[in-house]
Amino acid sequence: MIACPKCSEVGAIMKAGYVRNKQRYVCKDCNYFFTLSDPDQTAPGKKNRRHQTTIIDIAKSIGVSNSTVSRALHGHADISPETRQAVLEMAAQMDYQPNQLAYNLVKSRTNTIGMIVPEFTNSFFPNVIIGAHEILTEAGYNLTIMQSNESYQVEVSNTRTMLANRIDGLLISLTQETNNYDHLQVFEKRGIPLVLFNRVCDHVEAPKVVVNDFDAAFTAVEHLILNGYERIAHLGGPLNLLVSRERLRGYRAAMEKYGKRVEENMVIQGMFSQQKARIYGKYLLDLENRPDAIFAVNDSSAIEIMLMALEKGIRIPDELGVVGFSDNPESAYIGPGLTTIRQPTGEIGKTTAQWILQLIDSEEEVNLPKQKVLKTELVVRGSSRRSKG
Amino acid sequence: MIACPKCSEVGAIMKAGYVRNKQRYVCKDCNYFFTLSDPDQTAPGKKNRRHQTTIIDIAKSIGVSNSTVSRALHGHADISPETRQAVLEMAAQMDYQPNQLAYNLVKSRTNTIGMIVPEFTNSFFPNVIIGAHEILTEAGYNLTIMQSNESYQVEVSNTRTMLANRIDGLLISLTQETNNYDHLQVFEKRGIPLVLFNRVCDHVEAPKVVVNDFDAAFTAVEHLILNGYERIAHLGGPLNLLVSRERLRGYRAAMEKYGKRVEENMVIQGMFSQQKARIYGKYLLDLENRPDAIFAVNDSSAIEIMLMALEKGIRIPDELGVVGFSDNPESAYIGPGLTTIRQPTGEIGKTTAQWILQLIDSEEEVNLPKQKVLKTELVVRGSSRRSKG
DNA sequence: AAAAGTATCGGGAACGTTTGCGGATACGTT
DNA sequence: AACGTATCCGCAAACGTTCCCGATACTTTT
Repeated sequence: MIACPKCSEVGAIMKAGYVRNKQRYVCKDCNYFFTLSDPDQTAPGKKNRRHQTTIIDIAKSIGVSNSTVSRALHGHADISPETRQAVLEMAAQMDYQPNQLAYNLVKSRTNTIGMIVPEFTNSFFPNVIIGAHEILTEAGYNLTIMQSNESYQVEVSNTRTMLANRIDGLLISLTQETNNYDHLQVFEKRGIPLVLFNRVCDHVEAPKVVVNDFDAAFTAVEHLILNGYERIAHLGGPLNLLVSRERLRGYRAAMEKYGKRVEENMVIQGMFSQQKARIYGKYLLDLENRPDAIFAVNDSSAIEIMLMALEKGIRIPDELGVVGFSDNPESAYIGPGLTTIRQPTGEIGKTTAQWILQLIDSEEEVNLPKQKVLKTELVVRGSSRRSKG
Repeated sequence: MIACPKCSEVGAIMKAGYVRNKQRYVCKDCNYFFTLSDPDQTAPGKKNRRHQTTIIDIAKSIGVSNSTVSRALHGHADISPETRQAVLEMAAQMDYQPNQLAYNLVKSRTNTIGMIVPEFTNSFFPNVIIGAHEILTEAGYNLTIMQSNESYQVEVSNTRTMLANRIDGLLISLTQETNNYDHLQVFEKRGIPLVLFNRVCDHVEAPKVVVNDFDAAFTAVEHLILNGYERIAHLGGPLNLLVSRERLRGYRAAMEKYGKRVEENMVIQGMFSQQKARIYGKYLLDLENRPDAIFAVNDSSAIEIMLMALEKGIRIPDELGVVGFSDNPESAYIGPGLTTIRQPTGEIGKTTAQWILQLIDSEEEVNLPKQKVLKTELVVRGSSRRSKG
């Protein structure tokens, strides 16, 4: 027979439906509803899960309160040297590791900066990461890196995750697909600092770290012109990205300055991908009146074109001049070396990181969103150095 | 006059010192000590800090309990369609973002995998990251990446941070300095899954993902021998790393098989750094009886040596054969292409990630620590293809 | 109509910290 | 005695979730 847990009555117990597939009873005497707990649940396994020592464990061990332990561990005042010593010793002995999750929850901060980059394959972003990483670790921050893989969808999903994980700030370089910026506006609304770098956009009120793309492109094209190239093609990036537009502007400005006609069928704006580079490269080289030089938006595209030209027996730099952008490691080694624009990758990372730290420290101060422009450098190698004439 | 907050007595109140610069009183009647709370503290500024909408806010807005909201948001049963709908709508309207920190705390899991790599500069680790990233995101996990910068101290610090942040599993490739493994044992003790890759070690009971370094080295050296090289030097990595030892073994085995004498002054074990490579390279090339081929532990060292040789006017591959390891991007493009060992970097990442997911799912099952060995491939290029004779 | 079953919801503990505020004691000074 | 000061420590409320137990109202069966 079943006894009522409340009035201990035995006779007046009746079934009263099910709850979560367990029989439910009611005692008609005291009108108390109840279910029977599984006896196999009361097995000796007290705490099945591996227990991590907590502040409370330490407190119990040496007979103080957990506030005291917390304060002792953090070197607060109001704790006697003896108590502090005892706490520290016990913590070491019990192999205490603080639970950052609990800390984060109560402090509403994570000491973590998020970083979203579109890709890892080129050397550019890894180098930016190294720079940012150095500054952030120095300041006691962690860096969580995600890659959007050049996909807008993934980028949005990444920002959501970052948001849910309550990062203290976000560093982001946009994908080539990104046209909508709602997912970034959220950070403004939430008051979470945000810094864009390299692949930036307008329409979002946040600091931006970029390089002087216009000048760089201008210099590159000017360099080609001064080396006697006339009909210079441009293989650019997607136009929704500011970098692409700036580089295009630089290209046009240089052409105009030196009175070169821009042949619009030799200006192509494409996606950043090896496959696309190959397609556009083939198109350019197969033109019946093909260009005598190409300024490409990045080194991998430039190299792709160089290889195709060499295959076709087109001599570089004599018959075709090539300039890339970014100075990838392989660019120095390919024969003839690829002339390119070196970007201060480490500096970009450092600057971005420093800026977000400032924003975090400046406690809601209304920092006018500004833009930092870092300087690039033209690295002249064989691919564009034509013996004059 | 001041009244006792406890007995409301007015006459028996006396001053009783200060606490935190505030006047303290005692009621002689009930012996109750107290201070007066500042009236200016009750200012209208309710919540100064920016408030993120929580589950509780939603609950209040539509008049249900937070348990209901939680269940509705997670698509649990026991919630009527109408309520669920109302909750979802209100959540969207209030722009609710779940607080992952609170979730993590209560669930004791973070859905985050940590990854510690020694460096970013070579293309190897970025590619491994790409592979691991793909698997992990697919499985709904985040990836937090840290770099130890080839420093043991930083590596230890990184593991501590990972531990404090309660990652669900760790993927790690050791630094070249790492000789002590206590910081990894902690993960075993805590029951946190751990997988080592590439730079692995013995002395730690965890799965390891490596490549067939011995075979690869053997094949590389054999290839040199078959191309007519006789006196082959080896520029290896630090011997505390298993990779270095395996590659050295492979080198020796190949030399022995073909009856070539290993000249011990031409076997150098150094650190992974460009500077060291330059020093050792100079040493090797300046030997009065210099080697006619070099098998290097990685491509950057190999390339460094190639450049030095070219400067000295040593012809490659005729006077000096060179084989590297890893197939960096630049290796395909340098002078005569660099013969090297291609590692399945993406596969390494994927395998490592898959394994840690298995460990997490397998709930404390005693998986015997095993080792997975992935296959490499010899990529023959110009630096070792000598016209026989 | 009583008994049994179903569907839907709420209360509240737990997760491990931090921290504001008050309590207790000890000792010195009027 | 009465009061002042300093030092050290504890209580308990957050932080935002999840989830175990129920509780309530209604429908269906006996």
